[in-house]
Amino acid sequence: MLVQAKQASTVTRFVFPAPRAHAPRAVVCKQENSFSASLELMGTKFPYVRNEEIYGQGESSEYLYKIISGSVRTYKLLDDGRRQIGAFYLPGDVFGLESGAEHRFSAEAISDAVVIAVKRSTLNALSQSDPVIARELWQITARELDHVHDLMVLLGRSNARERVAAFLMKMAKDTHSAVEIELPMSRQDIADYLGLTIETISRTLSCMERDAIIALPSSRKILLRNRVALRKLNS
Amino acid sequence: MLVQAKQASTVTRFVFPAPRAHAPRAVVCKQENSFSASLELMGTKFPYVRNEEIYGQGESSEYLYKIISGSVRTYKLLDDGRRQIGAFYLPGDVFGLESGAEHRFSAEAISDAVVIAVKRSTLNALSQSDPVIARELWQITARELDHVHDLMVLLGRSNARERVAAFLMKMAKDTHSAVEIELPMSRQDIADYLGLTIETISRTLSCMERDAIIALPSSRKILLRNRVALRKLNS
DNA sequence: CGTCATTTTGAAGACTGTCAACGCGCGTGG
DNA sequence: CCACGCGCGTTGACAGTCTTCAAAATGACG
Repeated sequence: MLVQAKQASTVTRFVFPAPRAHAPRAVVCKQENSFSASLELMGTKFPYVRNEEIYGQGESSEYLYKIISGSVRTYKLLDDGRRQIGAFYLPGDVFGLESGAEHRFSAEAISDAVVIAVKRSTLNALSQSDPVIARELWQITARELDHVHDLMVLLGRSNARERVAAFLMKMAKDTHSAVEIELPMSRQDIADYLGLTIETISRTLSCMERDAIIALPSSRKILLRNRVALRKLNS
Repeated sequence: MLVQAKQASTVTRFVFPAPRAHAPRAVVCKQENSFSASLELMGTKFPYVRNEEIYGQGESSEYLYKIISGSVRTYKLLDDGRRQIGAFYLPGDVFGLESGAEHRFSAEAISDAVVIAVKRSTLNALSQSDPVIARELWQITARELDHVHDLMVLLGRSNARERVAAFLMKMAKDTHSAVEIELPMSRQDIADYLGLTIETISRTLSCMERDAIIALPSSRKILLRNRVALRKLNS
């Protein structure tokens, strides 16, 4: 089924996306509080190329990650190749915080990305003495839970149109853009996130364009033209 | 296929390891640690009748709950009546811990139930000074996250048979029963949990009974007759 | 024993998946 | 410079799974 397009054939592993990495996009990061900021001081920067694995399902979870640039997907693979993406992470987001000793999801760079990795042992030690740190760690997990709860309703009780609409609204919010969304991920990623197929994603987007709800100037760029209609698809 | 057929022919109907069925198995409750135990001392017991609301979507989340007896469902309602159940909670389980100030789910008693309610303000205060409490609160949230992650894969990437199989395996584990499962919830609850309809639930169960994977002595009681086949439906 | 809720079963239909073909953009190399 | 291949996305036709609508069976309870 899902052919895993592991084009890790891009042999340029570990190449720094140097020139464009910190482009002055003046992006307002979502979770910018003192804790999130201090993570950057505690950790080490690591660059990843497109589709490179950051950690794998089953590996011990030693680090907490914060994205500096690029984007990341976490996912779970079923043994027959089916894939469910748990979340997309954008610059400023924190990921990799799981309860157990092992990762229950894998994480990959969607595009070339730079992340800061902080040792969990360090954080655990800090949280022992500092309730603020402990609370922050908890809050990150709790926000994650909120997100998955929303996705759950989507996957369990929504049709294709509603799922895509919800995805677009969320992306607009996450990228702080009013009308123009730049998608870092492929149609396959969106499909595996929304529990659909690429064909359904493509068809639904085309249909929304015909209905003048969105515009598709290119496959990775989407313009929201009728937010009211989009919101009406959410509940 | 082969396995199912073979087992079917060797099965003696309804024979199960009688001597140890309800033997004093020293039932170990799931979350029975000192923290969970101390919750009972901090809180107050409340009884709820079947289908009574414990809290509602949007209400401020003032309490953390632990189930003494009975069972509870949490769910989200869409405005057109569609319902997604987030989780079922059994005796010993803790629920109601959400990150924000407001509940994003509603909670109801499935059957008559007794729960202990602990003020969140109390817990928050305690966790400020006691890192162990803080960690426990975090762990409860993290376990919740793990569960929802599993459900997410189910809802996004599994067919009806796989969903029902996963549900049965989970219920068997949660109720600490090897072969006989007593369901506290209705078909409608199961359907709204698995993102299906009652008809599909019923049909799938009937089909599994025909395949000698389970037996249905009554609608609320299910016997697991072929765990291998069930497990094969999980991935 | 009758009533009501719940569950099961059946038949038809809708939505999404599957399979296949085509288009598009882009880098490579003749 | 342009043909070609490749990855990705789009579109179409058809099939399959699950839902919907309807009705019969089962079971709990007065």
